[in-house]
Amino acid sequence: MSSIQASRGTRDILPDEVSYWQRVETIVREILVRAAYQEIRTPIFEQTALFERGMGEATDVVNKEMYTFKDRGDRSLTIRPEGTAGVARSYIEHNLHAQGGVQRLWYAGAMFRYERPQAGRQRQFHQLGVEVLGSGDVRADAEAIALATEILQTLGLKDLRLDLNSIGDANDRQTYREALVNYLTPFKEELDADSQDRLTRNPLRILDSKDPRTQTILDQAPSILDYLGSDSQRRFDRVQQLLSDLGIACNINSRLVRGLDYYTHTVFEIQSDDLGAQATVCAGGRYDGLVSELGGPETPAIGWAMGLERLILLLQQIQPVSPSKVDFYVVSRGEKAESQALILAQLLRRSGFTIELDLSGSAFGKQFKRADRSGAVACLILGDSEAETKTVQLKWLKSGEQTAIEQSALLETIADLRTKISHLKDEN
RNA sequence: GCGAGCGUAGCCAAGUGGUUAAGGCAGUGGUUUGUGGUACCACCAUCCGGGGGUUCGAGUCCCCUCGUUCGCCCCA
Repeated sequence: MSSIQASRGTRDILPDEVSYWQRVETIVREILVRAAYQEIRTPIFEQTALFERGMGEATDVVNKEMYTFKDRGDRSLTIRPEGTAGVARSYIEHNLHAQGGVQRLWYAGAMFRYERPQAGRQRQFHQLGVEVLGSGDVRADAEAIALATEILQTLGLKDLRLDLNSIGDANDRQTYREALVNYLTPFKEELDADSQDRLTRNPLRILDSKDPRTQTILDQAPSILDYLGSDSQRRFDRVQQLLSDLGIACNINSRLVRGLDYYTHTVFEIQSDDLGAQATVCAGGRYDGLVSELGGPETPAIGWAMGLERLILLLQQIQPVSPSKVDFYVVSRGEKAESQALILAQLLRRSGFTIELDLSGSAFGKQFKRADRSGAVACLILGDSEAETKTVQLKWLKSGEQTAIEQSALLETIADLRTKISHLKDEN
């Protein structure tokens, strides 16, 4: 094949699939608006330093997955690999903190990571995220998590697991880190190769190793939850209590750690068993240190991101596509009739009907075939004789029943039939 | 970045060295040039992701490459 194809790890979302995306977008917008979240749109590319500082220079995303390039002014830019850093940057740059109170923001858009494509993982993918900036209240944690579960539940997704953990503050993590390293060092030779390497580099990440032998060793390892300071512990207890009050079931997973450096205290992940290896649909947590790290004021914050491709993968497993239906399919033949049909179509569209005008110019028989396939409820037919008498034939496709209507009276006659149309539409 | 599998028309798919590349769905045309959904008929891959090689002969074997799938790493 010599023609150009979509780049590796990117793909087209064709009309059949777009209806899923639209459904998600509609539901998301409704739920977030009701919770007083405001949409924010930040640039697709940012200065490379933003992501390096925000996500942590030691993370894999920063080290090997970013699309980084120099522009003509020799600036190092990076196409965003995630959304939080850009939102935090914007929050600082526009002094949104000076507006007082809590900023509840959401975004949705394409993110880019140079990774090996796999089911549920692409180089260009889409995330929906929320960021609550300026509140350290545990209710912010609970509210954010509740919104995520609300969205997933409203979309009809079942069998999702919410894992919750606290990774404490920096001090808690430091003491825990030492304890973990002390415990693991004697077992060093028995750990998988990656974990051995992480023992010095990033020991906390050993906790979510998938290697069974490493997991066995970890069974007896100290738990981060035993190393939380009293403040951290109180926070964690409160979050659990609030979630329980909201009727949200969660599973405490003391081995849950997140990949990006900015997380503190609450971390969580929502997973599905129906996605293969890339099981995480939504993940997030508190990041009280990020805004100050990026040069802003001390700002407590919590947020999460959802992978929309993964979400839609799940949606497709439970629901068939609902093709958008046409109210009237307009069939016409003959120069005069065809131009009248065009005018009538526009007239009807203005009063809110969905109209598909047949443009093929082929025989009536062919046009009716297409009318069927369009899923239209009824046909409007204009031929030479209709053009002469300024009438139009209205034919209900299911019953075959057909009547003639004056073109001038079409709008009011059809308006009366609105309920019949919506009824027939629902039937299919 | 590492390991393994796969790649035949818009979609699904047979084919396992012998040459005209099954079949189904979809599509197009017709039976029916002013009336569809059913039925019947016809058409619809000079070509098997791309390139190179082995062979008298390759979709079928080998190599490279691209893409994809599953897993690792990582992550949403």
